[in-house]
Amino acid sequence: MDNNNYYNILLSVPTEGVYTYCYQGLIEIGQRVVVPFGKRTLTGIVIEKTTSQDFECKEILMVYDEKPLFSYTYINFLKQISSYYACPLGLVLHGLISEKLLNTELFETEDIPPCNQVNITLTENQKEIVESINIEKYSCHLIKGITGSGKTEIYQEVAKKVMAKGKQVLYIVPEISLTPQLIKRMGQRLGITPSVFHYKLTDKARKKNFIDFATGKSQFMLGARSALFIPAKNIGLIIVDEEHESSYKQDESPAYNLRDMAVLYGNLLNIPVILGSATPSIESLYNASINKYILHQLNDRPNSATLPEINIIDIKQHELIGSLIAEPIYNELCSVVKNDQQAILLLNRLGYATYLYCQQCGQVATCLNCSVGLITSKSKQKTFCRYCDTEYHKLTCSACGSSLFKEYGAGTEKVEEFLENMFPNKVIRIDTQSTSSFKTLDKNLKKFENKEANILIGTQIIAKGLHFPNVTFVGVLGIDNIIALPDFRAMEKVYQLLVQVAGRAGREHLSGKVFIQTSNPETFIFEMINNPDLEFYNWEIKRRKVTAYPPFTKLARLIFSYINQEECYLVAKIVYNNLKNICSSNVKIYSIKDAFLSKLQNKYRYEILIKSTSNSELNKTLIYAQQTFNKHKKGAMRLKIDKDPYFMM
DNA sequence: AGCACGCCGACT
DNA sequence: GTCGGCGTGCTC
Repeated sequence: MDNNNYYNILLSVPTEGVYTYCYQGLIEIGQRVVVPFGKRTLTGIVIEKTTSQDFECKEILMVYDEKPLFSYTYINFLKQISSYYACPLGLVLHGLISEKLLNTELFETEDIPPCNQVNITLTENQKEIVESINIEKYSCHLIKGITGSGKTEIYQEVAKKVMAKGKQVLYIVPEISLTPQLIKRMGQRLGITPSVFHYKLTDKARKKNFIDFATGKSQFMLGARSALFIPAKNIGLIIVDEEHESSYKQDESPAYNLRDMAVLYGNLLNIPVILGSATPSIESLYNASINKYILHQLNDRPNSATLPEINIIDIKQHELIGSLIAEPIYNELCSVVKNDQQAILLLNRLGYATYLYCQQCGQVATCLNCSVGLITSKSKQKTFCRYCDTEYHKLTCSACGSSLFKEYGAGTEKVEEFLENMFPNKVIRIDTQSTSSFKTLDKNLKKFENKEANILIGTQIIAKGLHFPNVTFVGVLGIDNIIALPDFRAMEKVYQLLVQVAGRAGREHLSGKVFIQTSNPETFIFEMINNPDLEFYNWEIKRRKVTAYPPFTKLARLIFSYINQEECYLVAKIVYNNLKNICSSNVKIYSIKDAFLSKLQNKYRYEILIKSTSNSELNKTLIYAQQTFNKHKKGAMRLKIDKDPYFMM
């Protein structure tokens, strides 16, 4: 007679992830256990009790915790992520909590030091919003307000109310804005030291903060998107700042959108969720319009500074100083430096030269591993691929064998060099090249904040949730690149970028100016910029409806990749034909095309776009695609399913 | 993800 | 001859 109990254990491995083990004693759902897995010993989560199997089960080695660490709600949350993103449950857990973090022992941690509290007073508008948020049950609030309009104070006030009830608060921001200054400010307003969570923490600190939030020792967690998946003890509020941010979309499976997962989790836990942004996403504004979210508007800046006017500069009408910067922008920079004020220049191009071509035959130099042009870095003395980072020391033309190349195009580094010549020691550059570590980013930000430089040049990284209180002028150089993107969200992205950037100018009693240089000044989007608020939304939502794009339809993308181009296409074709045969009438399968980067790190890539008005029909299609793929795939061939893709390229 | 197995190239 | 390269397959 078999007196074993059988349990399904979820492991943090990139497979289906659920395996059956046996144990003599009883274990509760949500408890962690240690099990043998092949030659390894792993920590897993008990997710179901089951019965004896028709194969020999291995035995659970030990029960890790006295009490369940993961709640039923949490396990349900994982299952819903798995089914929504058509991603195996093991791969879901693997993408959210690594084995290393999952096996964290819940040891006694040091006490969290208190923090001196700074009191804040709310405006009437803010008070009304705070009071309208019922902290006892689920509702999703979208707070729309420009930078400096007082969203943060609302978050803090609601957070205090929730913490006063003994519950925990999770505040999520984009990785880049998680600066020491933000952590400090937040602590002072709340009177407690926040726990933090982001990928740059050391393993030790990450484990400590995980334990503190999981055991309830920490009441307030300030984290990047991964913080949502810490199994908090008693969470009562989730805040997602900058909800429109593209960096909330995870690239690898599960390719989740943090904002959507926060709303889902809040719903499952029956607790309030607050989303905030100066430029909410079209999806969120739409959700507010159909009463899924509750919209709150903060219209004023509390201090007297006015919003800057945005000026469109037609580069055909002006001299380009240094072949880079339109004269009106250059003149503004001169006056900023002369008056010792501060300016930001935005250019979404990395490096020095942004493309190279052969002097003999005109062929553009491309990466041998990726279908993309090479760029150069002058400071690092290299020519390289921005996708695979391969360096090219002796570059020869693939067409004619010549080794003479001409450099074209301007990245942030070239603009920096030019400005540094014009205004010595007045310029700082911030981009992913200059900012390999958190420390250098912080150092450069501090330098600018301390007014050690007048001009900050950077990529979009500087437009994302960073705080520059003294800036009076913003110049945008590379907007034409974004407008030209083959992406149904291009206009939304341009609009958000411009409004965000305008919000960087003219804060704290100084009024500011924003100049945008473009060769397409008649583009419709520019007419929207100076009449903010709902006009753009109304225009864009109409367009989405007519063209049947989200939020009126659901999209998913299949990306096939493999080292052999023909075999990759062949399998994609098989999947495509199968989908065509089985899909229901409200699922549209677009034909196979080269992915935006048709070759990446020596792997050829094909994609199939799928569109549907029905989420469940779309998901059925995705599951079927995965099954068909598994049946026909060769070797290391990969299929990535990207539900609700953010970058359409 | 790991870890083993297995099938080819180049080394004492 | 065998050491080790990584392509392939499996883990209850």
